[in-house]
Amino acid sequence: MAETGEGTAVSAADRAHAELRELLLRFALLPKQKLNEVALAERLNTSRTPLREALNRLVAEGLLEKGTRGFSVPDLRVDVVTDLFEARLELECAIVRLACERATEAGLEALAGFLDESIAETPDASVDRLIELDIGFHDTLARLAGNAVMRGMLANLNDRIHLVRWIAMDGRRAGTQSQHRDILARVRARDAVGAMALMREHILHRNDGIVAAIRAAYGHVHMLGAR
Amino acid sequence: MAETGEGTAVSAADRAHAELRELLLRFALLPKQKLNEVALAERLNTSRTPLREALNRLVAEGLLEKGTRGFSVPDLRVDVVTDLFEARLELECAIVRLACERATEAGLEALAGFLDESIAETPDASVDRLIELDIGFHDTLARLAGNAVMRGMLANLNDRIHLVRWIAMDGRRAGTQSQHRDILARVRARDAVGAMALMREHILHRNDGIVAAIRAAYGHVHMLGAR
DNA sequence: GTATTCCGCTTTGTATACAGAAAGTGATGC
DNA sequence: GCATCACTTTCTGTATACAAAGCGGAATAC
Repeated sequence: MAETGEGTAVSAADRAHAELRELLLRFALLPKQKLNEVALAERLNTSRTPLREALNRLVAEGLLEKGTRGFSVPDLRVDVVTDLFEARLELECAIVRLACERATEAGLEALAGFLDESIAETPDASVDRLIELDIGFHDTLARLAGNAVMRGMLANLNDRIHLVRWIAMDGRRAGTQSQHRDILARVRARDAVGAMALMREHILHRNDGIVAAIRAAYGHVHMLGAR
Repeated sequence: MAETGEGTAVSAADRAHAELRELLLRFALLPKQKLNEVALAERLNTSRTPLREALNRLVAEGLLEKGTRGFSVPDLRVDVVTDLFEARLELECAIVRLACERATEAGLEALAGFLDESIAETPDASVDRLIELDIGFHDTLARLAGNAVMRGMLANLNDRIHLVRWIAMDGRRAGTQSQHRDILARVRARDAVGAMALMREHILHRNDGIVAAIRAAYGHVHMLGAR
């Protein structure tokens, strides 16, 4: 068991899990790629046992798949991605509605501050940073909605759509933060119906051209693969 | 790798996962119980390695928790259970709305048949069977809604609330199937608003007295523990 | 009698070994 | 040149070994 600086022990399996997740979110592991445990264990500087424990967790989280033998990165299938985005839409609408009911004024004030910073940062931000800011806004809304389970479900969906979202965000820098601002205004007004409509528009706007985004994602990962 | 009769290999880890899940759903593993891997491996007739792989999956699925050392069954905490039921409510409402849009006539016809059988069976059914029928109805709706991701999310929530649901169902045999009938009628009429309102009523009806159900669940598991 | 310490045993996280399955490679036949 | 086969190597699922951490009981001190 490795020790962190704060005296909290982090197991090798936990570390492998976190590092694998990073590899997935950075597209260092590509769709349909079959994972080689020996190489991966070496890469992550651990033995196969904690690595396999981490791989099993990621399978349960939907980030990896398990065949009869071995683990692999899921293919980018249109039907699955479509389902993921739709699930996200439904969950986000529920979350924003609950946030209208439950968010504290202090919480909304802090979110407005975050939004100001996001807007200031957007013109020069990398795509990774844009996504971070996007997720930050939505995750804060989820926290303000006061349902930890739903917040966790949203986080999982975010991981699973990360690549497609990255591509879509790259192609479309404009508008996200102003849409966030509009949504926040509705939440502050405790206008659930309005907030949900804007959230739906915001996410459907993103959903447009999922097939195109997936095709672009394939182009992107093939480019990565050629690296 | 064990062979099933149909030539599909089932790994020891897969088997352990399924058996552990069964133990959890049957309350053979109790809230807050610390798991002993050696005893459990012996009980499941496997070695610790595939057992730990299964345990890790169950942690990722929210059915178990992992401390700095070892695995345990989550405590029945009111806030978590409340969140789980609320998440289920939101998800089920989204599902029933999508089912209104997407369900085929044949699919709805089959569900009506299932409902007839469920109603016929209810007076003499065990609680386990009642829950199976309840879950069967909702899962079929989820299938008819045509979003596999959301169906999977619902299945996971169902696992996580199983014990509390069991208690609540035991205390309240009446009304479920007639409520299912009403919901199905709204879906057949493609009345999303009506269907969602009934679904909300159906689940909130269940949610009433979650604290009481959790207390009763504790009584139940203490009785089990004394076995 | 109670609190503390020590020691032996057990448990857990991880590394390594092993066996079977799968993949790769080279030789042979057509 | 291509297909097939046999052999070798590699990979994967699992069992086992090992070291560290934790627990429980006995001994000791007050």
